[in-house]
Amino acid sequence: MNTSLEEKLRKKSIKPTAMRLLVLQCLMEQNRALSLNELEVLFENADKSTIFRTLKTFQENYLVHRINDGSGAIKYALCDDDCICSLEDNHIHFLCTKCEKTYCLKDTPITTPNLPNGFRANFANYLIEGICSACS
Amino acid sequence: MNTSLEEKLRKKSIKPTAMRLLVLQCLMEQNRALSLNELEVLFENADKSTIFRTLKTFQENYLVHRINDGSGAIKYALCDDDCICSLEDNHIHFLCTKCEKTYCLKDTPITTPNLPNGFRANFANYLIEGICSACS
DNA sequence: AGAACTTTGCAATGGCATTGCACTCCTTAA
DNA sequence: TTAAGGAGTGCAATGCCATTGCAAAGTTCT
Repeated sequence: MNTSLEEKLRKKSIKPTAMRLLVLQCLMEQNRALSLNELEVLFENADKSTIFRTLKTFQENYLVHRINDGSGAIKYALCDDDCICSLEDNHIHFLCTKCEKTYCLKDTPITTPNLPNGFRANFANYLIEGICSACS
Repeated sequence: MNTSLEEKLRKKSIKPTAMRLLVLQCLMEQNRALSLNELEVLFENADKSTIFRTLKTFQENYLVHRINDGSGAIKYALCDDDCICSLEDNHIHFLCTKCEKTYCLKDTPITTPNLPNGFRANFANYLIEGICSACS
């Protein structure tokens, strides 16, 4: 049906199934990071493990990245088109402590600091907690 | 016995008990962030919940801060003396993906970026994963 | 249509944080 | 000195979330 969604999956070598298209569409519409539980609620008739495996597939193919925002549940957000989830692709995430929503701040790049001698960085997760624009 | 440890607790209004002194001593010696499980192993004869509550007490009195390093287990590290765990006290944490140890990089301050309009920061957690100096 | 593979649903399982309850220990007031 | 009350501890659950084994359903290919 929605050719652009299918195309997005195919570009990442993911076979488009009904479930996958729905999850992808949902992630695009929400434009923020969603937890497995949030998706489970949105798709009441789908099983948790199916959604979990869908997200796992997405992640393995660099379609989404996992975000640990300390809320207890891992959240998932869409990657940029050419993302390979390397250090350069890492960006700041913002967790609103009021509405519990997590946003990717892709326009706010992470400045990687100088590390002490002998320390090498492979991955960065910069989380900021506070109040989002909708809640303030 | 160890007056300086007791003093450290009293300064933070924590009544020094045997368990608390042991946990504090351990955190000072290790000089890194420890998980509940790691402490449990070190103090085999102490109960998990006791250590948990010890750490909770420490945290409530700004003696330790909790670190979510994405390893699945929360880790605990000593605060600086005058820490009140505010945004200014936040610092970078480094998780070595080889030895799984987490370090506070207190000498590497977090530069808080400009946030989009309407976003206000209260807390920052900047985690870097990579290889530590001991493992590289 | 049938074989092989993929995806999905259901029902565990496991790890970790957290808590209720009872027991012990310590302090305090009579 | 002793009784009472509070704080600290240990044990045994509980709950939440991620993850997985297995079988059923769907898909693809011949």
